[in-house]
Amino acid sequence: MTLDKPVPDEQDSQSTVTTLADVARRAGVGESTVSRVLRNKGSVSQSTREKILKVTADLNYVPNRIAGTLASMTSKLIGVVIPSVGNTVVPEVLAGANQVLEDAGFQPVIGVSNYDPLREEQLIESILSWRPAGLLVAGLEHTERARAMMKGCGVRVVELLDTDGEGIDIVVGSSQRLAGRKSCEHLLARNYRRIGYVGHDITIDVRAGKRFQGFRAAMTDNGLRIIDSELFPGGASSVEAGRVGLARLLERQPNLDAIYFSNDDLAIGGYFHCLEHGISVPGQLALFGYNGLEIARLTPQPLSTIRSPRVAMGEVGAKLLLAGGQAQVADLGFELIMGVTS
Amino acid sequence: MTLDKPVPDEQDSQSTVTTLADVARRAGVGESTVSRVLRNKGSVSQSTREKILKVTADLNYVPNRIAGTLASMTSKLIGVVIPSVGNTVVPEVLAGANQVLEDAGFQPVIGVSNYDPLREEQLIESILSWRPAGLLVAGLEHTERARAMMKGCGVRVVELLDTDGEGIDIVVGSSQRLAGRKSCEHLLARNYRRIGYVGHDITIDVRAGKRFQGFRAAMTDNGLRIIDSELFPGGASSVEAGRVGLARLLERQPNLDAIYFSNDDLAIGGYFHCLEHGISVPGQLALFGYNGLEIARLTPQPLSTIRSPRVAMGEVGAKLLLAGGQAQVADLGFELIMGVTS
DNA sequence: CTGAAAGCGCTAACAG
DNA sequence: CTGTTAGCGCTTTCAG
Repeated sequence: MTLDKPVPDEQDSQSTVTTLADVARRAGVGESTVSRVLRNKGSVSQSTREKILKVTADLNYVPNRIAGTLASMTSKLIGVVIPSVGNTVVPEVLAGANQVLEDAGFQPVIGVSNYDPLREEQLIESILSWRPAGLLVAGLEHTERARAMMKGCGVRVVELLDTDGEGIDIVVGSSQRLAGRKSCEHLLARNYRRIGYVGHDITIDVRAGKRFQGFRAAMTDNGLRIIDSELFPGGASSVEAGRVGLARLLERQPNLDAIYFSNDDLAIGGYFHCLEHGISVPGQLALFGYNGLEIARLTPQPLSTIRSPRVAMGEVGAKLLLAGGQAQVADLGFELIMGVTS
Repeated sequence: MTLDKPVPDEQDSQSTVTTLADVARRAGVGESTVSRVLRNKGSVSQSTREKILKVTADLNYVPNRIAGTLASMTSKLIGVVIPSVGNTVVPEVLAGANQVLEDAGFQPVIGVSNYDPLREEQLIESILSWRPAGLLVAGLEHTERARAMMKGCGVRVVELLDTDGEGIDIVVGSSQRLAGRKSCEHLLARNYRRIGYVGHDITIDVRAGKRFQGFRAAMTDNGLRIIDSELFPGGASSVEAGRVGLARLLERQPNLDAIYFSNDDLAIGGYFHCLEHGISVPGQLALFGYNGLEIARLTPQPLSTIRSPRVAMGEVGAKLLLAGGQAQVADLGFELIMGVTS
């Protein structure tokens, strides 16, 4: 429990941490009684309970849950594997999940994969070794071994954010492809035809890739196709990618009438480009994003976008995880937000 | 280790998870030998090593670190207590810390306090019960009991983000008060005199409060004072708070020539208000924020703000935590970014 | 180089 | 209502 490196001695020379046995001895009772009191399980006389509580406080005793977990074979740890933390959407999902987990006395152990499937696989193994009561992971795409481990680990697994694909156990999210399709249909219904795409690296952000797929499929269904697109390397979405990406795209294709962005960060970057260069939105150029970020509805012209219930995804995911019901897919849908940019 | 609720039986009827003993038996060796191989400690003949590795893979064995931790008395868990995840700055600090921790084989156990000191106290106790190898917490303000627990827990504690105050062990951050002061001096040097403040709830976001203190102190030193201020309830900063807050403030005080915002989110909201209402920036009204967010330098007019090295804070904090050196304060400073909004 | 045995701190029957 | 006794699955001496 201590660091490998030496820790400067605390003032109280007693180097060993107090244990349940210490409390029991000091209170003149058996260990199991202390355990009962501390976990509010089984019945204990009021007097001994108080005595024990007093000693616990006096000794500043903090139970060792590592030992408790091992002995009881039930963990209060939940593994969480996410692709990134910088991203705005992940923290929101996390916040939703965390709220539910904490209320139920669970603590998340998190791992960040940086959108790297192999890293994710290692993280899953590593986290599984803590024998968590459940696992929350982002997305449906994992290495073969990662899937095998999650299937065989004996605890519930929730895959979040996306519903397009084969799930392992519980899936909570919304269809990315459908979101892309609806975005396209919205633009087409408004008579935009010369449409371009500005995105970040789609081979890395699989969900953005699926949205783009859905978007293109809808184009094809209408006998159209994306005029041109500009992809920005790097898994992290960014305002700058949208801004620079749009500039580059317009240089090649000055006659576009609408742009589909891989998400709101990019779209806002594109919007800033338009503001700065006097491109009138949506008259000259329409813009459409994805996520429904707060900031996207507060720009001088609210952005047209699609909002997914991110916090709810986290909450529902965590609830289903703890509920222990059937394997299932919970499609939480999304909402098309009619801004004024398209 | 399993969920309290029943888990649907896995296909492989074997309900008990494989243990080190299983591996040992199957490989025809002693448990300690398996342990040695799996941890690369002590010497084992090449042949038995390979045999053991094979069995481990065949059985899909995942070591139980709960047991390992208990037996070895050394943990690979690091406790992390943060006030929020929605906030842009916390995830960046977290990312920096996480990188260092993962590289060293540590896993973060996180708790989110929602800016509530009592919640923080509970979380610290709860996390300490996992006997982490160290603790990373945000800020220097904690309840008395929380401080006592952190002092007496026997592991290194790092307090992040802020250096204005009494630390427990290691402190990594930058002076919030100085940041506020420098912001003020910058505005004064540019001859702004009729200055207003738009912020969120400062009693909750202590660091924003300290910046405001520093700002006001600099005003006072120059024989000036804030003309008026607009405070928005709620601990979470938001673009909307800045936008609405500025609108309200200007209604009361139409003659202000500069606004100091509690952070960039608010400042961007204020900037959007100006854009929409044709208020020329900085001619009519100058704006100044805090954080140095990416988006703040990509708006049509880059925002004047102060950037703190958030990722570096996380990295340095984690490194110092693992290094096991002296208690110390690492002031990582900040950088004033001259945008064009003031 | 390898195995046996003794715990780590706590929980969970089982007796009283 | 309360104490005693076995472990949980692993690491760690300590002998061989």
